[in-house]
Amino acid sequence: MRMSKMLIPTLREVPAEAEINSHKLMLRAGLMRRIASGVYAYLPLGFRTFKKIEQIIREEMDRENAQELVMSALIPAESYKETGRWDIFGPEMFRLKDRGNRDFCLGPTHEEIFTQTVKSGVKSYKNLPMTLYQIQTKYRDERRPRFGVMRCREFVMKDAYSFDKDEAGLDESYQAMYRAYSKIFDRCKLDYTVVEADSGAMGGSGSQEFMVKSEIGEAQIAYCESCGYAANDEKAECLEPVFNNDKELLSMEEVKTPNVKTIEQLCEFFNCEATNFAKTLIYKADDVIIAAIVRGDRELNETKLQNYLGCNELEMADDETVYKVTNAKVGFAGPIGLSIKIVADLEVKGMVNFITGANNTGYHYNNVNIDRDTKNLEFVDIRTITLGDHCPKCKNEISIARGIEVGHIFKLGDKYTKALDCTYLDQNGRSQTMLMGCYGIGVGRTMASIIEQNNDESGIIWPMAVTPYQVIIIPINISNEIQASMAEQLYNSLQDEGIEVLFDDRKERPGVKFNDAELIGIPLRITVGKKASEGIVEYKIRKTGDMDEIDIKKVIARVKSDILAY
RNA sequence: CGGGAUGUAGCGCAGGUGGUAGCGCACAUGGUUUGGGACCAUGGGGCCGCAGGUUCGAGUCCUGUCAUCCCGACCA
Repeated sequence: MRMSKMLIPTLREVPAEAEINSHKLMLRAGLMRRIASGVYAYLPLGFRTFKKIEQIIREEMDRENAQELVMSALIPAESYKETGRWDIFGPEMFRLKDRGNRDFCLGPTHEEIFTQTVKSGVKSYKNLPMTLYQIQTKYRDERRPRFGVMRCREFVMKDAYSFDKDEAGLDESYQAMYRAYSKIFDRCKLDYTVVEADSGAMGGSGSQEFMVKSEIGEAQIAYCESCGYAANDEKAECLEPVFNNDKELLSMEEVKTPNVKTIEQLCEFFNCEATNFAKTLIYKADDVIIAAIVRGDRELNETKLQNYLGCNELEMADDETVYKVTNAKVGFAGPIGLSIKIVADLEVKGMVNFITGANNTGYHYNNVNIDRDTKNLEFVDIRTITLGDHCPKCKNEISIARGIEVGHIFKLGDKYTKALDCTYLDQNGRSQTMLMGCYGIGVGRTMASIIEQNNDESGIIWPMAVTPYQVIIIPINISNEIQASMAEQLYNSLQDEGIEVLFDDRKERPGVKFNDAELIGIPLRITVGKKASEGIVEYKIRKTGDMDEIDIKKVIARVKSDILAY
């Protein structure tokens, strides 16, 4: 393609809207533009890469015998009402009405639609297993769209759904998707980790996330260098510590602590560390009020707590409720004398002579000891893993990193098939509920992640597999006839070989062309300059910066071998 | 949804105390240049986010509103 004819609006300066590298580069390299918050258009260069990623996904999905189709994005409410998700999605779902005042939404995810489709099309065990997928636009009215295309409100997702006769079949379908995903992200040259993820209170026997390690990732993951264990922080298990309590138990006392509520204030007041406190949080779990206790410096993990309680909804109780159950204002809750269910973190079991709220506004208890002073505590792992914790598998020190979730595979079990009565007839003619899995990849997010991991001060460094063009030809001086005609010829013959080539035939100075070529990240660059008259061109590799001069006759062979070897 | 910030040319920005809206880049034309974001000359481009208000007069002050970004909360 001739650059003089293309829409590649590169920017010299970084638009104020971007904060992270990939977002800045996508804007600067002219790959995309914002239409609204969390809504983006892909420009020609960006769209080429986008399509290449889609194609990689397609090939690997097809290889595992998944079938591509496309559902509508516009979906009638009934589909979601049957599973209850019309209400569960809440304001995150884009809703609209047709002229007859019927409810519709723009699909945020398609479990219902796929299930209905399979329900009406598949009746016999002979047709199972079956995996269907689509690459399609999704709509979610996120509270906070972020980082450009990383978290947005309109985004393209490859979503796949598997349908199986039984658990063993589901396992196989799930493993097939695991293989496909690994190949997809390998081919995209992403450095990723597969982590165990929480599969929620709603059942489902397994879930893993494909995480691209990055400081800008929104998810926190815990991993073990020695045994390879990796899980996201909602899931990562905290081991029960080994307690060695040889301290003398002091007698409990009530201390007047007016206006001392937060852990920080308490540390100052008592002149001690946050580890000396047990923090008591009051939660509302499906209308039941419960208390949860973690050490003062720890973070409660709501997912773990929710899973333990088996509730559908979990939220912090409001001030009024706290007052009602603890008989004190917020900030003075504690386990002693509470008559509600109390769930304490495993670690709390070993605390001695600690400080906690007295369930009395303005008072705390000091020197509290679990066995002596409290009763009916349930000890469960409910805190979030952190540095200093140990690997639940091999007990070595755990490491913490941030990650971008680019893919998620999930065993749903019968959650949707049961609700929508999606059944098949088995060998004996008996009706059975199908088991389902769902599998997603964010295409735009994958693209941004590739850029996040492959760039330098000059711009993007595309992996060969997803680059918008493989080669760029830069004639130094387009008005020099020798250079112009050599570049033109080279352009034609590379194209004849089926190579994707950009021809910078713009009347720009060399510096501008070089900078643009590096910014947009084309892997191979051929410069036709002074030595054109001797039949020599300059050849540069973006990734390594390696540069040499080669004979024009050898260029095509060199390009071909570099494309393969890149 | 809570906190913070910002809206002035395509992009980046400047415009004390109210008085005819500016700079750099980009763009157009002509010329000189041509191996790392050239130079000279000329030129086009603005509902100063929007709506009210105060004032003889508002980019500037007041009120409201919308949009965008960041932090947090939340999140199949």
